[in-house]
Amino acid sequence: MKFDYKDLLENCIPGLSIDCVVFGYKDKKLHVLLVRFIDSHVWALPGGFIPKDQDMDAVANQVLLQRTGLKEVFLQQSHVFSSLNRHFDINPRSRLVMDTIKSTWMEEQKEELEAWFSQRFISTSYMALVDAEKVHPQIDVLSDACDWIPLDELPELIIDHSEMIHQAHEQLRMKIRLLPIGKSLLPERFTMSDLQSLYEAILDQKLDRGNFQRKMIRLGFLNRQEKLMTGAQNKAPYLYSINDEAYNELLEKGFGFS
Amino acid sequence: MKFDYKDLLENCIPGLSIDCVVFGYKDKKLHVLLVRFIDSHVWALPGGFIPKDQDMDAVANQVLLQRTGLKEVFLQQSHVFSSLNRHFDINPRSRLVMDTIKSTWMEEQKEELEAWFSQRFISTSYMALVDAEKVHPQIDVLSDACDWIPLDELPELIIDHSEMIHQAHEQLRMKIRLLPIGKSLLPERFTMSDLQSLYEAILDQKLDRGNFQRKMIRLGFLNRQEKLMTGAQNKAPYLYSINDEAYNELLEKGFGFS
DNA sequence: ATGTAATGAGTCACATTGACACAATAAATG
DNA sequence: CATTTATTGTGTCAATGTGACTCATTACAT
Repeated sequence: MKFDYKDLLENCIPGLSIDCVVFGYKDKKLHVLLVRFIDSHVWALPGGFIPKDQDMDAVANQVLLQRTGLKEVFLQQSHVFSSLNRHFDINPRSRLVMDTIKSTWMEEQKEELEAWFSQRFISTSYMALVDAEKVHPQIDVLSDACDWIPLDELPELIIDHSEMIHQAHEQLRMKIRLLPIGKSLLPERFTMSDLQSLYEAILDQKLDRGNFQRKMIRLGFLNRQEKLMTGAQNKAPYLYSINDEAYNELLEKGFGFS
Repeated sequence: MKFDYKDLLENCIPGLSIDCVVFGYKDKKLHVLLVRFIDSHVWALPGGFIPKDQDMDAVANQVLLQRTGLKEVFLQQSHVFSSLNRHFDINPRSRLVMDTIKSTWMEEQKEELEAWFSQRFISTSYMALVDAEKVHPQIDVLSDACDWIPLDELPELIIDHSEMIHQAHEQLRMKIRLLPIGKSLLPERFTMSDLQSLYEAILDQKLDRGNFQRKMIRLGFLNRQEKLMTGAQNKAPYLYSINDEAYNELLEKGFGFS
């Protein structure tokens, strides 16, 4: 199928893009939202180009909205990737993707688009934390899949996208030691072991159950709710929700987690 | 005076720049390296444009080398600023700077340069930490001053450069709580109260002398050297230097400072 | 009624922290 | 040379936080 790339050619800044590392928490594991290009079946981070009349945060928010349907989530800039080999001609995998994209070009825009896509792309990665349950991943015209992939089962990705993911994960790991980042990754109400599993998934280390509980309770940003009856043959855990006021206060002053 | 902007027009990416927030430590205060434009006398961060054949880290390193003479210092990406009003026509101050720049244009490049400079610039800020004693600030053709300015005496800066500084300072404050960042800001040998004053300058809070000393010693990255005889009427303090091996180990695993 | 599995809470030794106190010492003073 | 002054190195102590445990509780299965 052919598309009209008029908007891209006229209104977007050439050589610049953003990519979103969207973290979600599912099945006791950290996941990343990835898209798969049609035909080539190569996986990549969801991304976008920068219209001349938008700032990059707005673009990132829009990409996130398109792919997840979510607004107003934790989303922040992570890192700019500008290495000289950031272009589609770098290896067979990205050339495959390029072929896919080329197949959608109309004859009369071919030359311009060729110029547009052949240069190095400087891309800013964004890190987002979302509640995986609330997301219904959306494909688009260039992708035939958009799915949550566990961090430890990442496929080969295009260009430096796996580096982007690792960098964002590292950043998340640093941040969670000073701030209770967890909020945006969890549903409204969750159990203490949900919270602990999340921390373990992010930090990639086991934590002591009792001590974790004590520490989180003492930080004072949790409201204890009713118990959760799962039907399992064990004591029912309490559900907790986040006391936004206390949570935001902690966000401001930090606390130190180790 | 007129300059040939051929290199800029042909080899640099339009609409992209970097700016360096160079922190130095002097007279018990954190300082930032600023440049002052000729004629307009408006202050700004030292910055540069991105040649098509260089990545941004290389450019930042080069700007730092030009302005300070230093290589291989602590230098890392801080944040991308892409707001829609990042152009020279935003206020009287930046228009003044633009006039200065325009006065150096040759007639035959005027049109092209006009296009180049009239668009929004997306700029990535870099944070550098250097030993202020080792730096001999360098002016260039567009600047008639390049000086260390204390963080609490910043002049009005161009566009959003003061926001860049505050953002980098905040980032530094977070980092120093997990990592012994101090190294690159201090000379080879320093006293404990030098180190403490540096931390106090960065964190903007008083720390207890005895506890600070104990904590730093226990972290184990300091080598105690001979005493420093200042000639002052007090007990001579020991000099310390950094044990690079232990220091780098700490950098990798972090430690938590509060 | 009894067993099972996971949870909430408690204990205890130990390390770290914050707020002090106090002795040591390089130079100035008389 | 004894004394004073300013600053430094080290020590103490109570309060708090941490890691590694134990133990009673409880929702459900048998």
